[in-house]
Amino acid sequence: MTSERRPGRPRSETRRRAILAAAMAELEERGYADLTIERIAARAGAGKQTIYRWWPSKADVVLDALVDMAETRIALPDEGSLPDDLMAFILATFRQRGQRPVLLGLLAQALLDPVFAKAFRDRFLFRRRAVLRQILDRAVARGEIAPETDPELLIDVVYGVLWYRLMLDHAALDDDAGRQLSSLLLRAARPGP
Amino acid sequence: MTSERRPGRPRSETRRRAILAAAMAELEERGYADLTIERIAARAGAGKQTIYRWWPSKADVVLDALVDMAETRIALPDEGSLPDDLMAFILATFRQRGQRPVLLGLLAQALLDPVFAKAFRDRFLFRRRAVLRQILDRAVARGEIAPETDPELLIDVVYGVLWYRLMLDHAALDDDAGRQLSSLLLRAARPGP
Amino acid sequence: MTSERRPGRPRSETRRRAILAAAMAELEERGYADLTIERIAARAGAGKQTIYRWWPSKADVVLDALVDMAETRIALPDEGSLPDDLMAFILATFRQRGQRPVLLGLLAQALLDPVFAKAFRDRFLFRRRAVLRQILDRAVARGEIAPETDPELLIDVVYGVLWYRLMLDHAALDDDAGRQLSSLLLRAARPGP
Amino acid sequence: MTSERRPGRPRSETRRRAILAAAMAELEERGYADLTIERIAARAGAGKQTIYRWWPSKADVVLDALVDMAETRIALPDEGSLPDDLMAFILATFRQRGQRPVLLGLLAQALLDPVFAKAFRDRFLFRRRAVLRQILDRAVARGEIAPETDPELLIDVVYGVLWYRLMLDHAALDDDAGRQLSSLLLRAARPGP
DNA sequence: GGTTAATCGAGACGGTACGTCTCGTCTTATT
DNA sequence: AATAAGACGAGACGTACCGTCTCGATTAACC
Repeated sequence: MTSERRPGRPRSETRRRAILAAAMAELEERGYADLTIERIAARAGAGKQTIYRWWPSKADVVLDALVDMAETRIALPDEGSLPDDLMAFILATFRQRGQRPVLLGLLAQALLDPVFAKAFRDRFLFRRRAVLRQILDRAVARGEIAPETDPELLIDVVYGVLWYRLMLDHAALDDDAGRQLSSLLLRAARPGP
Repeated sequence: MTSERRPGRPRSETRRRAILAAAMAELEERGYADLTIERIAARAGAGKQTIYRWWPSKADVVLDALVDMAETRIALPDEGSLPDDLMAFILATFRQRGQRPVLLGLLAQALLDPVFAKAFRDRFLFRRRAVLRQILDRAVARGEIAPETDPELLIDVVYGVLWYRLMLDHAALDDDAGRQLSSLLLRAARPGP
Repeated sequence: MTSERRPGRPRSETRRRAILAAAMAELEERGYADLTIERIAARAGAGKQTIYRWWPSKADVVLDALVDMAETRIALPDEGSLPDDLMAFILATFRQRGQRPVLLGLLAQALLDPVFAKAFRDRFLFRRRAVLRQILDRAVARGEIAPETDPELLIDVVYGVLWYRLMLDHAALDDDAGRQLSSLLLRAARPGP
Repeated sequence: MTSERRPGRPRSETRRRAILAAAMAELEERGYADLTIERIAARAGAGKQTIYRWWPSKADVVLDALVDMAETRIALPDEGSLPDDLMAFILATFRQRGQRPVLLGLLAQALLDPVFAKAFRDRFLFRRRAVLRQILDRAVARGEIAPETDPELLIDVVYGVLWYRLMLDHAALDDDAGRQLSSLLLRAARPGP
């Protein structure tokens, strides 16, 4: 029921991984703005066509690489209280080595290209939101947050502040920021008097 | 004391305006992602060198054009209460015709180019923050917000949510959104019991 | 002694013909310059490897197709006199529908690729020369041409003028041309006074 | 009356010559079949666009280089008699160092591309014919050739045999060939008895 | 009738050149 | 000097084919 073999030589998983690895290496060495399909292909020992066959743009290559990594790394923190969970989540999201420039590069690409924007939303941003939603649900269960509060708005607040600081770079994104943000959320969503 | 005249033919203000106008026209017709110096110059009937002489990148041209427009249009709303002020501000910021794609394009550019990022922050984002700060100060004065609240965090929340929704495009940015956001701010920052 | 059977699945004559036919069809539709192995294979419903297994280059495919056709069609004319034979020969050679572009394409290929050039000479050009040689031999027998004349030079003259006009396209290749050319040959090779 | 200055930076004659020289060098080293615009540009230290701006195809570059050379080298021989003139002409045409592969390459290109074919005819082949026509005219004046003979057919014979042997490479193109060819012409065109 | 071995369709793959696009710099004459 | 015009070096783009490769499926002859 699974097989679904297509005729012809099958896609090489080895090549796929080589290309994603090359993309990540280029990204670390030269940054997103200087990333080119040509160099990724050269570094991976691949033909350009092999990249174009499977990915519509270089952003999609990077997104694939990122998702491959993130899939395994994102964990739902469970520290027992909303402030602790939030902080753990924020740090887990943005403290990974070298992620900041990659995330900003992908965001830039999403802003310029609506087609990629959809992929970025569906495959990355929305999955992150799902994790945060679970954290908030648990906070509701614990009574830390009033049940009538709209969790989507709270998620927007958390991610809004995160991305805004990430791109503006005018304020820190550290433990203290996590504490302040979660404290604000608690005050805004605390069960009424 | 005043003149500061240099020798040679002075810069033509006519050309400057023609170039900014051409940039805006291109922007509206083809979008930020397809904007090129070459086309702006052709449309303005200008030489490319004339653009490169005065602006370091195409993003700076667009920023100049945007600031020229925004300078005159952004007004500090004074509706008498924080919710009303916030809504007026949000609408004034993002409801201008065709602004959304331009803003997103500039943001993308800022994410990719740190040099432009600084100009974008200083000449655009921070000025907008200043307006919002005044709104919040008035709310403090009216007793709508507790004086011990950090206004910078609140500003981050408002702008964070605004930009996040702007780029994610998953939720509306309308009157209702303004109402919900200001209500959340009021709850988070209301004077304690 | 005859069979020479190898083990394994034998070559499919059906496929061979399908490929030659596809090549001819492509040739007629798009011309030699736009001919590609890829399209021939697609049109024939064949894998590229099947072509590469049996022919070293696309020119060899075309040559095969041409020889298949020409083998049956070229006939030794016997009109009774050199002028009439020559005209018949010229027309039989170059008047076949759609042959001109194919011949010119193969010639171009031969000029660019020495390996194919040899095949083209041996399998096509020299065979045509042989036909012409017979015509001239008969003219010698009839006394139209002096026996001491070198027939090879005359052949070069006939084919030289033919190909030259074929490629230069500056003068007609019709009955009249045949008449003039044979008249020139007769004058050059007539038995001395 | 001559000036006709266009606005903007004028075309650089230096670059033009560098590109033609690079093309000739590539041609000698690797042959026409392996000639690429990319390598010509690299060797000339030029951008590809600079080549595409002025020449529609690589064949036109080579033709330009050839005409530049030939313009100065082709001389009307005047040896006093048709056989001597013809031989001098033939040798002058085809004995130039390394010309054979270049000529065959251009011919191949002309066979594949009708647009280039016209340029090749007008700028190269027809000019050569003009030289030969002068030689024949002088032979008529001297009484070596009957005045009623069509010189165009004779030209076709000479060039036909030359090109045919050039491409077939089955017979020599040397002094002896020149002698035989001119002797044939004389017999064919001699004043009648 | 199963085994063996080459052929076949399909299409992925590493390469390479194509012709185009835009960048940022330069070289003219003109203002 | 500033300007319009546009040539220039540079280099990435996305496409087209090349010739090779790897699959599963097929087609005979041989045992």
